[in-house]
Amino acid sequence: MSPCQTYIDTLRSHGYRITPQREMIVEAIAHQGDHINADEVFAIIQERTHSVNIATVYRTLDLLVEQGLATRIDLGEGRVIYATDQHGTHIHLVCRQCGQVLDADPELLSAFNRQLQSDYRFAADLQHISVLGLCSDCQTN
Amino acid sequence: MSPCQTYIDTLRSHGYRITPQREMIVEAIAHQGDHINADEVFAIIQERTHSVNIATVYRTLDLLVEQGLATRIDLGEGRVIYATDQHGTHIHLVCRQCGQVLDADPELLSAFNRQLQSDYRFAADLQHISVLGLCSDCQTN
DNA sequence: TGGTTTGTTGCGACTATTCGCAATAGCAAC
DNA sequence: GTTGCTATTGCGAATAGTCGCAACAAACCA
Repeated sequence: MSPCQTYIDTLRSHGYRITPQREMIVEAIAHQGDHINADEVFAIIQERTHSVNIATVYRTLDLLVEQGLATRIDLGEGRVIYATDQHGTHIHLVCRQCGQVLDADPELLSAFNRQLQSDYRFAADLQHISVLGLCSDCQTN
Repeated sequence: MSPCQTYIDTLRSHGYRITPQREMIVEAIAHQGDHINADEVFAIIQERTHSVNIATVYRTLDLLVEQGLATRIDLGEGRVIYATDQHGTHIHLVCRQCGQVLDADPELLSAFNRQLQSDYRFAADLQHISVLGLCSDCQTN
């Protein structure tokens, strides 16, 4: 079964209605192997039809995140991207200079995560974490 | 010397012109011990005069950050706050449910920071970090 | 297949923030 | 104190994203 179909079925089984708009949005985000932002999803769909509103794209992406089928990653500086749950968890290192996004091993934060829970009783959602800084290229320049 | 005056002098010595608008914005952010957002700065100034534009507030806050006199903290979900450099560094734990912001010891991330530099050659700017999750109250509810 | 319910959509309005541009006003030199 | 240069401002327009609401259409039932 294609991943799209799994998402659609999950939505349906949770009582959500399956509309052509939702199908196209799910398809766009699932076929995109990597991260994607709302505008890119909208652009992909526009190639096929103009009958989907940008507000619907935002609403559907929110729904997918809410249902745990996708992740919203806030890169800071107003940049927000989405990825399906197929896309493994990792830390996003965002270069403040060139905008490049590096992926780092999420294991690096497991000790930090445990301490937040024990010292502050805070359950950190580290799927959503992104770290601003300078990449190696921009450090040398 | 008051902290405001230090900021003003630093700006002047870097060749920036000192306008009444800038003085009022610096005063607002410096007298506010804690974090503050652009709207709150604007509101404080509006109590005194209506002759400062919100665009100027944003521009001046950006300038202060650029000059290293203040920090912009992106809490995610569109929430951005500012603090002067007097406000010590710490990690911001943002509750996804109730919106509360807890401050955590920045030391918790020093090992992580070293590893980012050695493994990925990435110079993380941990002054800007904020972590989304659930506070203890919202976990029990 | 047709009717009913109500979740979803598109639209237009609204938010916060940014941007271009002409007018204004710091500040240095005289 | 005047003058001139140009950084800074206010304004209005543009941007991305959100929201309320009336119209529409999935999904279920007969």
